[in-house]
Amino acid sequence: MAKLDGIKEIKTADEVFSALAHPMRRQILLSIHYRGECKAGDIAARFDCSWPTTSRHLATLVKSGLLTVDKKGRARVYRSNSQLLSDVLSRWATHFS
Amino acid sequence: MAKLDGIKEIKTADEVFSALAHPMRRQILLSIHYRGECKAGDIAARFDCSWPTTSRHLATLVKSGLLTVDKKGRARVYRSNSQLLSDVLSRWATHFS
DNA sequence: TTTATATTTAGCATTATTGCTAATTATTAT
DNA sequence: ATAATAATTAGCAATAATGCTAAATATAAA
Repeated sequence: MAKLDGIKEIKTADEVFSALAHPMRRQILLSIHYRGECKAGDIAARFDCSWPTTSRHLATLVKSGLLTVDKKGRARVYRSNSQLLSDVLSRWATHFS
Repeated sequence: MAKLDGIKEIKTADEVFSALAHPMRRQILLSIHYRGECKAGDIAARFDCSWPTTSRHLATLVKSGLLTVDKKGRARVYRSNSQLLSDVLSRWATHFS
């Protein structure tokens, strides 16, 4: 089981760090974290690019696990998964103690 | 001055997270950190891709600040800059406390 | 049921990243 | 000076990422 955990961990790190590699995604993540929860439109309105582009960044963040989504009526509500980010960052930080 | 620091910080975060986005670069970084210091050839020998490819990953890591290089004869010695990584990771971790 | 709203998906062009082999540079050894 | 070693740079093809507009989906309001 330890081995499978390791593989999963590597996959997670890969998606998390890849998600964090784009400046707009980092901003989106911070924005949602500080605002608590956000509808896609709130985010789209805050950024200087098309809504579909924002939408794809959101999807990337969800796939990485850094965001979660909930359908609420015709809106989609995004929340940040701070736990995952903390876990991944702290694991890497301790490697480099 | 605070504003310029902010811009520099954003640029740093961007290069650091981009550098961390590739699995081989993360492995290289860990490997160099644990081995203390490494010649390019040591790294190239440890990985399953061509030396030029490794060389470019090393250059990316150096550009991000996560590695430093020193010429020593015809070898180049790489060391990890753990401080920078810790700084960037902990700054992000605290945002998501 | 028609219309408006919120959001995503499709499809496409542009740019960036990756990885390779061949060529080049720099240094040491003969 | 020549040859060998360590490593990078150049150049190219393949893949992936980004951003756009137009089209589609799903829900809510009239």
